[in-house]
Order: sequence, then structure tokens, then C-alpha cells
Amino acid sequence: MLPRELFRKDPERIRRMLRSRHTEAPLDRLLEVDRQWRDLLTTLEELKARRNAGSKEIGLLFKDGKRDEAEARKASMSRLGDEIKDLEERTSGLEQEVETLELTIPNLLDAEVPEGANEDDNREIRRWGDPPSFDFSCQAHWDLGPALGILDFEQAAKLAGARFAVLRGPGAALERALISFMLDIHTREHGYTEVLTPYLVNSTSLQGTGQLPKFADDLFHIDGHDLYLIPTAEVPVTNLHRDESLDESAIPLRYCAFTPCFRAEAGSHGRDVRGLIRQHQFHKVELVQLTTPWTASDALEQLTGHAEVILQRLDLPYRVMTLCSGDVGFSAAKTYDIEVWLPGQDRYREISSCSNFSDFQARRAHLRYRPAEGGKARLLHTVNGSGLAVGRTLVAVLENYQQQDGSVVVPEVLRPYMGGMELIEPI
RNA sequence: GGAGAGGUGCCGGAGUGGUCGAACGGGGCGGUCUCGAAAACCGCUGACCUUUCACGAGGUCCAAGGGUUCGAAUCCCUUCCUCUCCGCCA
Repeated sequence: MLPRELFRKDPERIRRMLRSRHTEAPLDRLLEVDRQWRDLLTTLEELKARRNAGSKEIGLLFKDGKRDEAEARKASMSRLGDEIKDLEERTSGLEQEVETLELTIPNLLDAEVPEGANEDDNREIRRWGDPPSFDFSCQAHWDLGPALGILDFEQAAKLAGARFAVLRGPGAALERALISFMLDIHTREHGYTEVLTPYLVNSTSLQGTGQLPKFADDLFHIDGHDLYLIPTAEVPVTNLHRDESLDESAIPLRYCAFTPCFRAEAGSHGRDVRGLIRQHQFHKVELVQLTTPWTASDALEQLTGHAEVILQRLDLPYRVMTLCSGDVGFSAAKTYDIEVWLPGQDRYREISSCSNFSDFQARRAHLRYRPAEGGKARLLHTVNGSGLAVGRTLVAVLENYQQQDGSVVVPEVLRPYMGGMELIEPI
């Protein structure tokens, strides 16, 4: 959510942002409804001021024992009450429309975001590691995994349908090893506090981080309850401090969380239909930082680096992309995507998305801090990113560590987490 | 799921229809005193919205949403949440 004074005083700035994002939003409607709302509100508040004064007088008259005079005043006050009630209904209707509309305006973009229409215009800023060269024809994970007996899509389809997977034996252990490995690095070396949150959240939480009201179709909703399966741990973790004012001395807060994530993938029919890349349910270790306005930008660089460390320790080649204006998500001001090399697909694929949301989520979720030097509470800034998407990391390990005979070498850093296992061979 | 008790400001906790945005205590901030500190004493100390160039003015908020009333933290209804006991369950 953007500050109201911005669209009132500088709507052109928002129009430029929308053009740059190659998107549209009901800004004109918002401006019009906001104008109407404020006009009515002014009138309404005048009436209420009169009622307050009048009621006070009636109270005093009763106190002085002037019953008749008081009763006489009641009649006109009653009419005023009806008038207020009517005007109140219209005013709150307009106010609600303003609130609904402003929730559909995306965040302003950081000045460093390159111009561009879509993902083809994203800019590569660095690369790490060299893609492995195989002297045999390498396989995609959706062939490797089932052949090893550690990955089964058919059984998953029987249980739940398309876009689910069953991991078995060393496959399940590898997933679990990755989760523990990532959490250990982030908590022990990068200073994050691990939290384990609910996997179901209410609509207020989803509005706080920006998934609602605009992206309801991407979510799984629990019938008969105000509860949704989380699409990312970003939602519960960022909302931990919703409606709070933290002490500046506690800032920055760094949280990491392992959760399953659930996505309806409503708009992605036909995309990534094979394999583990795009699932309705997947595991992710998420990094979240709550910072002051001045440190958010550094925090994004730092947090992206924290995610990169995981890939470096696993010796998986990757590159970092700055998303262009047309590809930055609704709530984000700036985003780095980390893309890991997948030999089976002969290309880099997103494995982490790290964003600075400036005060956009904080304004929605009322995340504030009290400055150490005193004064009014200020909005926090939020920064988060995957550290990493676990399923896709498992894919990257399988494909990058495969051998000619179809076995997969276990990366050294994961062996302690897998009872010393060095090689995954067909079951 | 059943029975009961509750949800008030940064915290504790009063307040059952009229100067209540809310007593009192604690905390925090400032001051007096002191070489300094403690203690004591004094003062200040919520958020949001509209309006105004500004000073200021007005409105809203006592879990949330409705209702009664000239007037609601206080009365009524609904929902949510917390706690205790029972049941059930991992």
C-alpha cells in the first residue's frame, strides 16, 4: 500500500510506475472516490460535532433538573441522529471502496530497477561456478529420480493429482538434509532466528503481505473458514509483528523459517508440467528481515548473499538477475532472482527470489518501530527471500551430481545430514 | 464439542448510561535536589482520520461487527480470541 498523500499530491508518479511495470490499476477511480469520500466525511464530522455538543448540553440540563427543557431538545437531536446515520452509511461505503482500491495499486519501484517489459529484459549481474561438463548424455531429474526409485509422480497423482510428488528413501532423506543444512547455516552463521509458524493463516495476514485481495486465485482456501494455506513463509513470518511498534534497539529482526508452501498455480497450465519445478506443495526455507528505512537496501544485498552461500556450499553453479520493471512483483520495490544451473534442462532456473518491499507491506500490516531518539513511530521496511526453495535445490543436486550410471553423488556438506551416505544408487 | 470466566492505553488494573480518551499503580521521558547517583517530589507521556500554508479545529478508536439511546467502555445481539474444568485427540 502506498501513502495516501502520494496519490493525492503526485498521481503522475504512480502513473509512471504503472507504465514502467507494464500494468494497469484503477488509479483514476481511486482519485475520484477518495475526493467524494473526503467531501462527505467533512460534512459528516460537522454533524457529529453538533451532536456531541448537543448531547452534552442535554446531560447538563438533566443534571440541573431542567427535565422539560432537556426533553424538548431530544426531538431535534433525534432528527440529527437519523441524518448522521444516513450520511454515515454513504461515507463508510465510499471509504471501503477507497480502501479496496488502494490495495490494488502496486509498490513504487526502486530507482535501480532496470526498465523492461518482461523476464527477457532481466539483467544478469553476476555468475558463480561453472556448469559441469558431462562426457555422457545427462538426464533430467524427472527421469533420474524415478529410475533411482526415490521420486514417484504416479503415486502422487493417485493421492492428490497433478503437480504433486512422492519422495522415497534417500530422496526423502535428501530433502530433509537440505532443509536442516539450510537452517543450520542461516541460524548459526548468518544470525537468523528460526521460527516455526502456522501453515494456515487468515485473510488479514495475506492482505498484510500483499497476496490479498488481488491474488486470491493463486491460493488454496479452506472451505468454511477464514483460513488459507500459506503460499510462502513470508506471510506468517512478516505478520508476526503485525500491529506492533517495536523498539529500534530490536531492529533489524532476522527470521528464517522452514515451511511447506502451497500454490494453486491457477494461471500456469501447461508450464513446467514435468518434474518438481512447479508443484502445488513444496518446501522452502525463507529469510525475512525487518529493518529501518535506511538499511533495507543493504539488507537486500546481504540477504541475497546469504541465499547464495547455500548454493556455494553445495557447489551448485548459479547466476543472479535483477528483475526489470515489468517483472518485479506487485509488492516489491526491487528483486534479485537467483537462478541455479540445471544440466537436465540446459538452462538456469529460479531457485530464490529476494526482494526489498520498502514500507509497502509495513503500511498494510502496521509494522512500526519507535526511533531510539524518540518521536513518532515509523514504518519498518521488509526484505525477504528464499534461502532456498528446497524442491528445486533437490532437483539441482540430482542433475548436477549425476553420474553416467544414473547414480547421484551426495554433496559433501550434506553427508553428515544423511548418515554419511556418499552415493545415491538405484533402490 | 459441553460448562464457566474474561478481552480496557507500553504493562498491571479501575470503571455498569452523561465533561471518560478513560481513575490508580508501574514503566518511559523531562525537571527539582545532588559532586554524581539513588530516594523523594513536580510535570509530561496512545493511535488513526479529515481539515488548515500554518497556529489550530473537528472526528474516530475501551477485541471485531451490528443494535437500543439525545448520548454507550458501560445495556442488547452476533462473531473472534484467551483462560479454567470436562470430553475428544497427536
